[in-house]
Amino acid sequence: MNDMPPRDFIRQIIHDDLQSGKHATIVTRFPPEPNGYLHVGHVMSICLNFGVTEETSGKTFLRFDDTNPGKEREEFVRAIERDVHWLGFDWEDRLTHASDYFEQLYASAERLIELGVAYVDSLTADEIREHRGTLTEPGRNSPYRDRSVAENLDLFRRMRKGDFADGEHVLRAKIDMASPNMNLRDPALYRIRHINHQRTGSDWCIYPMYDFAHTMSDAFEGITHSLCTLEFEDHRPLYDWFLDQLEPAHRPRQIEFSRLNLAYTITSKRKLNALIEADVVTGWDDPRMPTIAGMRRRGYPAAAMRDFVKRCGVTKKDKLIEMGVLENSIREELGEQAQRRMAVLRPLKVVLTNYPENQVEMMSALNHPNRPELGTRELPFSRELWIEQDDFMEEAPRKFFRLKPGGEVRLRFGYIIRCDEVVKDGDGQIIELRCSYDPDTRSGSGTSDRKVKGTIHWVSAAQAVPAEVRLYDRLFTVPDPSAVEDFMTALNPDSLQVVEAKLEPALAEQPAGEAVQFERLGYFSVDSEDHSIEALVFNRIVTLRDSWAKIERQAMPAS
RNA sequence: UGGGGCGUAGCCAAGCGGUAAGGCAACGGGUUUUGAUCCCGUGAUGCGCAGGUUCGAAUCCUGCCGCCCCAGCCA
Repeated sequence: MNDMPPRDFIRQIIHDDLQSGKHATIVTRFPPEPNGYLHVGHVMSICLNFGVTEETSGKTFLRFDDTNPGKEREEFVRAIERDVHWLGFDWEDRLTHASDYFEQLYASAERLIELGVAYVDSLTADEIREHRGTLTEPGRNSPYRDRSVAENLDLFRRMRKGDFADGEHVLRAKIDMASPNMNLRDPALYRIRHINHQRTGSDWCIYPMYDFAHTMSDAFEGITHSLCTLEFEDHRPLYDWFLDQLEPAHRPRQIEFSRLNLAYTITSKRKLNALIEADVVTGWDDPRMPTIAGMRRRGYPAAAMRDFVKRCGVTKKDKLIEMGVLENSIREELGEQAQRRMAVLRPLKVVLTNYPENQVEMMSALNHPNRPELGTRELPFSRELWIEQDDFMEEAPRKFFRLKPGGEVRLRFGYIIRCDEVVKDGDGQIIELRCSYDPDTRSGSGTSDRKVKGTIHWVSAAQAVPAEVRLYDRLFTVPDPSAVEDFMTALNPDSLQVVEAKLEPALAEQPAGEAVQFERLGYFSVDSEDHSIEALVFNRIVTLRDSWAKIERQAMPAS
């Protein structure tokens, strides 16, 4: 199989179970409820469940936990399927729904009644809550707890037939109202809901609760290891109780791990939805959203997401991962894969006074500095160019080795130029730089070995292609927005900046879904929704590491 | 003040009685026509705290402290 030592405690358990012969093949499942979009936290679960079977030639089910009609929608199941596929995993023919098992689940429930360990309770929801007790006080038995098997069976069958209204009765497990574990104080198994289900229509008016449906679905599918997050840890005794009572052919084992929390983000579906409702973002796939759909639209590579969760590890400790880890995974992947192009985000006009008017030279530019096999492209060079406003400083510090009055800088893949004159408008704003170029310094010509400290990017003005470029930043200003009273107050007002950029011509044909590096700026990709040949729209995936920004920050500790 | 978990560097994380891996970040230095990439180097006499067992403890025992989860007919 594989000789690599297990990476985490779950793989350790699986390895041991394979070694001991307890299981010949591993079977896991990823069981989302289709009531929202998948987010970073789910990426961890998906990679774990599918990863573990990929490594051991096992099988993984994609099972929709659709036991609560009304909250679940078809839109979400399609989005979830797309997200799991995009991440690079395949469930083949193992796409299931908890609703596929409604009939078997019902039969199991009757069995529980026959065994005398389940009963129909006729208390109201409020009364049940009152009877449950508190964390420190035991609960009290329901007056309906000792109904006979026959009466329970009759009532339950009539519940199914639709003889009762919502909330009139509920099927409960008969365990222990005094258990210190609240989950064992006669948990509800079935509730009446006269509502159509997205898949079973009006076939049912009673629906199973999570604990029951999930445990038995695992058993029906022959799941060997049921991996879930920490908050279900004290549901495990209940999970095992169902298995003990019903003794299914397969006995799955539930193992819990801690969820992955990303700093400066929230993953609560309720809060994510609130952001959409408040128009803070444009939807579930807004590039600032921590949803898989949002990250995909932003341009994050699936390979980077997988690498990211791998670096985070699988443990039982609560974690809040720094953004830097995610960004590192993205940069590492894109640094290797993305071709390089030039684009100017905040243009400043440069006129080369000694360059012939109307002349256009084609400069050869490497598509990837470390991968010559990716070839070159031609860049038009002319008398009027755009450079980045940030690459010029009228009063520059010693360490600033870009363009300054009287200073020289290399234009990447072009010539070395010198700034001779700064042109300003009536308000003192710099509107143009008049420079001269050194004809002996053409890139690659070898006619000059002159060196200058700085190299900046540029785009020839006449051939420049205009584009809208969306610059994203973190959505929140605090590391753990979920800990803030009103998370809306922690929003970053500058999470999106839109600029009108000037691109080199080749960028007009940038294929969708393929990230590109704008040299010296970062990684970008075409927006899957708003981009068109007529109106180019790019999203910034992530900036490049910027040690100059760090130097500036240290120089002026304020702001 | 019931029950269940978790505490190793700023953030993650190995470690499974034999003397603290690795990654990210940070900080120094080198290469560089991207202040990118790449390459070198730097961090715990210390593993939540206090005792104990042992020749030897992050690993075993006891006690304490801190943080997270649980009182849906949600998942």
